[in-house]
Amino acid sequence: MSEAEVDRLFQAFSDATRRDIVRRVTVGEYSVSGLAALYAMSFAAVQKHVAVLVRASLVTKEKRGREQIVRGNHEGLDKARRLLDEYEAIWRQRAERIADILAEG
Amino acid sequence: MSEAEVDRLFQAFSDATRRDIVRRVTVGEYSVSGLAALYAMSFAAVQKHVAVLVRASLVTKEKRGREQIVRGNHEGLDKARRLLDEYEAIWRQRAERIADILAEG
DNA sequence: GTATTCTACAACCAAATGGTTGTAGATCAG
DNA sequence: CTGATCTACAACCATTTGGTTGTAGAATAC
Repeated sequence: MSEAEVDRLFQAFSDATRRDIVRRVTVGEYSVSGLAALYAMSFAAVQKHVAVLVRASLVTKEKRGREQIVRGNHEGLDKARRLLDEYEAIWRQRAERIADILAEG
Repeated sequence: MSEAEVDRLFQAFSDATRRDIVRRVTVGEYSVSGLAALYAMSFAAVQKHVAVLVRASLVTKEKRGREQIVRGNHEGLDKARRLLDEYEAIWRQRAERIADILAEG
């Protein structure tokens, strides 16, 4: 996973609206306009948030009739999960090591 | 943990230089100029990156003589760890549920 | 057919980002 | 005291971000 990919991932998560979109589309199916109806902002603004999530490989868009269905991207979400798990593990180790050092003194 | 805090956390992690700074200062001690020497950018630029990490509660700065020592902020890092762990858990659940749904069909 | 709905995309705007240089204050070394 | 070092901060710049409105094309409804 390249540094640029990681950049895009964290950047995509750095907005509450986008985090909410990810939560919703990993459970159910939403069209872009279906999502747009949920937030106090324009359709175009939501469209842009979805585009950011697509670029970060967290969601996919699939055309169905005149609608565009947004779904969680399993592969991307799993990559994200593994990345966060890795970070979590590294920091847990470090926290333990620091605790040990403090215990020595 | 407020949405704004989560925003700042992910935003802080969305830059490779900042992720590297966090890695380093959770292990050892670095002055701001010590960090600045590591990257192909100006001292002021690194100063700004450190400021972003301070705002996100991931590192602290402590004055020692004429230097400013940057260290990992245990509390902030632990909050981040727990947050990522939570996300990781949610997504693992969802991945399992999706797998079940696919298995049914 | 016409009207409506859903989407895409451009243009625009204000604010934030990520970088720069330059100036000035503190601290330390000699 | 003088000079070097470390830091802070302001000013500036280009680009990105997060939002807006408006226009136009495709698909559906009637």
